[in-house]
This record gives sequence, structure tokens and C-alpha cells, in this order.
Amino acid sequence: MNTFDSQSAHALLLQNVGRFIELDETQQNLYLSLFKEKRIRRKDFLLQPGEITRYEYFVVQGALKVYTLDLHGKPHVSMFAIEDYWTGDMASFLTQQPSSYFIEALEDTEVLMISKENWDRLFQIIPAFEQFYRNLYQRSLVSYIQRTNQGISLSAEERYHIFLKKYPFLINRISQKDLAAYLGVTPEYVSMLRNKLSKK
Amino acid sequence: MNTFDSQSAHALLLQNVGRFIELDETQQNLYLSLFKEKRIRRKDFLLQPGEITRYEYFVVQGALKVYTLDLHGKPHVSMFAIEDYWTGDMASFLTQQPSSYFIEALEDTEVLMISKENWDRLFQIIPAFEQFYRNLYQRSLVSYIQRTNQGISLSAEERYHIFLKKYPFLINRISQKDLAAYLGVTPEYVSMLRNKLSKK
DNA sequence: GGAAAAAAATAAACTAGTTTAAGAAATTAC
DNA sequence: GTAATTTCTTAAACTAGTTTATTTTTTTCC
Repeated sequence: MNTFDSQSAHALLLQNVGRFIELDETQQNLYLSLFKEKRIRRKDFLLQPGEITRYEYFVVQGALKVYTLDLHGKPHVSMFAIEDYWTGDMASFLTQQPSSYFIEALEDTEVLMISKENWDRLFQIIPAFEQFYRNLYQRSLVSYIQRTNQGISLSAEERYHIFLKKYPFLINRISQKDLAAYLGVTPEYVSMLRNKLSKK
Repeated sequence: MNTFDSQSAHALLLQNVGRFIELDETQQNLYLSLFKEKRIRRKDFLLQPGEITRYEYFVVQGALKVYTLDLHGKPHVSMFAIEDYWTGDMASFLTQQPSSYFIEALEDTEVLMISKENWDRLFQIIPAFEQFYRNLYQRSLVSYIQRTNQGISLSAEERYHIFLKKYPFLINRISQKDLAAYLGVTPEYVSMLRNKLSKK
């Protein structure tokens, strides 16, 4: 695992925010100063059930999976996050109630993390960030709603095809087991689907 | 259908907001002035797919169901709203993109509705409302996430029992068909579940 | 670089929930 | 108040996805 490259991490974060709002150099430096850096190794956790999450995470390098265990102990993956993605447990972050999610590194991973207090500080100094933040939030809410609707209205096979189309860059980085836990089926069934698809 | 009783509608709305923030009389009157009244008859719609929703709705009297049709044309109910409930299509309201939901009255229904512009006006004049609004929002997000997790991890039978326990007051007001569309199963299956339960 | 562990494939028996269809009960509408 | 429509029940055949178990392939780790 390499050392954390602050410079390129910061460049990625600024590029991310730059897609929504324009900042001068002073503002950029303020923004960057509000984040902490963190590195975690493959199979380690950023968050575990029962913990109250204080941060939102921006992935600089690596890959994370966010998942919960159901009553039967089976994992359900709610999202994968790679470079340039924001992640976290919105419900626990917002309500400051214990999380029911694991956030686990699939590879050695580097994140930049920011607390609620630092967001609030930022909003006071640079109000334009409220717009950025609301946008971030709304987009994740909307994609959450869409994913839920897919889970409701599509078969596992249809969801598998949509995943392949929408996230082709993820397939090489996640296991079939984790993909199954994301699609909501057994790994055996994914195996069968993949096999069926390759025969066409 | 009775005439809209503005006075008790307003009383209910003030009682609702009063559970979160304290307002003096001037503030109460400002708040009330930002709502429009609307009555719709059973089987009529507050919103239909393709429309961009401009309002959020507070139910004063009656009952609504919020649902969408899947690719096979089957309805999936995402929520029921009765007196003292807020409802709407958050995704369309936020993004100003066409909705994919129906909001249909199950009974003759009276609502108070407020636009995004009026919320913004309110935030400027009485900042305490930002807190109330964020709270409203966060609560609905959290319950949305919980419901999704239930759909993922519980059997239809378990979801049926949870529904009975959590919303006993709704059972007499909705059809078995709509309950089935909420639980994500066929009406026939709900019929079987009910029968099975009553034999215990 | 090879042993141990984890992941993936295959296949057969199984189950939760669907589909179809037909009759009984309850609501609605004039 | 009764005819028409909708809702609910029951039951049997069916299907998408699960479970279990065994084998093969890939990855991990010292």
C-alpha cells in the first residue's frame, strides 16, 4: 500500500466540487482544510453496525462496499463506491442514531472525510456550498429511489443486465458474491445468469 | 362531500408544525398564508406520471395512496397518507423532472399544499423553519430507507405482520388489493396470509 | 512457488409467491 | 332497492429464485 498522495487526493476532490460550483483559490484551500485523510486496508471497515457515523466519505483511491445483514444473516449490498464517489450512511449521519451498515474496503482504500460540523462551518463561510451539498444529497436520494423501484419492478436477470450496462467499470473490481448481494440473489443464481448470457 | 373547513384544517396544520417548533401568532399566520387548499374526490388524482409536481401536500381529511406502475403494468404502492401526514413525490419535487407516480384519493380528500417557492420564502423570513423542513425530510428519508430494507430482508408474511402492527388504523381504510400492492405481493396471496393468520 | 483458503460452477431437490380461473361477498351507482 | 361492478376467497398448476452438496478454478498468503 502506497503512502497517501495528498496532492492528487486534493486535486480529485477539487475536480469533483468544480463540476458544480466555481471556487477561487482561498475558497479551495478552506474546503480542503476541512477534510481529514484516512487509509484503510482491504477487509477493514470504515463503519460497522451500532456505531454512529460522524463523517461522509469521498473515495480518492480504492473501492468500498456498503452493506447490511438481514435477519437471516445474509448480506445486502446497498452500494459500491470507487474513486470520485461520495459514500457513507446518510440515515445515521443525519439522525446521529446507530448505523446498521458495514462500510468495508474491497481494496486498500484512501478516503477524505468530512464531519457535519465542518459542513456547517463551510455553509456559513461560503453559502454556495449549501447548493452543492443539497445537490449531492438530492442526487443520492434520487438514485436510491430509482434503485428501489428497480428492485420492485424488475427480475433479477433484468437487474443484472442493467448493472452490466450502467457500471461496466465495476465488474472487474467486485466479486460475484458481492454482485449477488447487490442484486439481491444468491451467488449461484448469478453464476447461472452469467452462464446463460455467455451462451447467447 | 362536505365543504372544506378552513379553520380546522389550519388548526391541524399548526398542531403538526407545533410539535417541532414554537411560533407566535404572526408567524403562524404567515405559515398558513403560504398554503393553498385543495379538495379531490375519491379516485381522482393529485399527481400522475409525466407531470412535474410543484407542491408538497399535507392531508387534512381523507386518504391518499402513492403508487407507480412497473414494466408489467402492476401497481406498487409506496405509501398511504391520511390526516396529519405529509406526502408528495420528493424526487420530482426536488429535481423538477417528470414524476413516475400516481397520487390518488382513496376517499374524498382535503389537502393543504405548498410550493417550493413558498418554502424558500418562509426560510428567509423565519429561519427556524429550515430546521423543521430538514427534519420532515430526514424523517421521510429514514422511513424510506427502513421500508426498503424491510422489502429486502423480510418475507411477505413478516412484512404483513409488521404492517398490521405499525398501521392498525389503516387496515379499515384501504382495500386488500392496495395492501397487496404495498406489500409487493398479489391480492390472492394476502388473502391466503389473512386466512392463515385467522386460523391460528 | 506451493499449500491453504476463498470463490465460482454445476446440478438436483425444494419453496415462496404467482397465475389462472371460477364462485361468493361486498360496494357502488342509478 | 336492485343490477352492475368490484373485491375477496379458494384451489391447483406453475415459475423464479433458493438450498444444499460436490467439484473445479482462482486468489491469498507466508
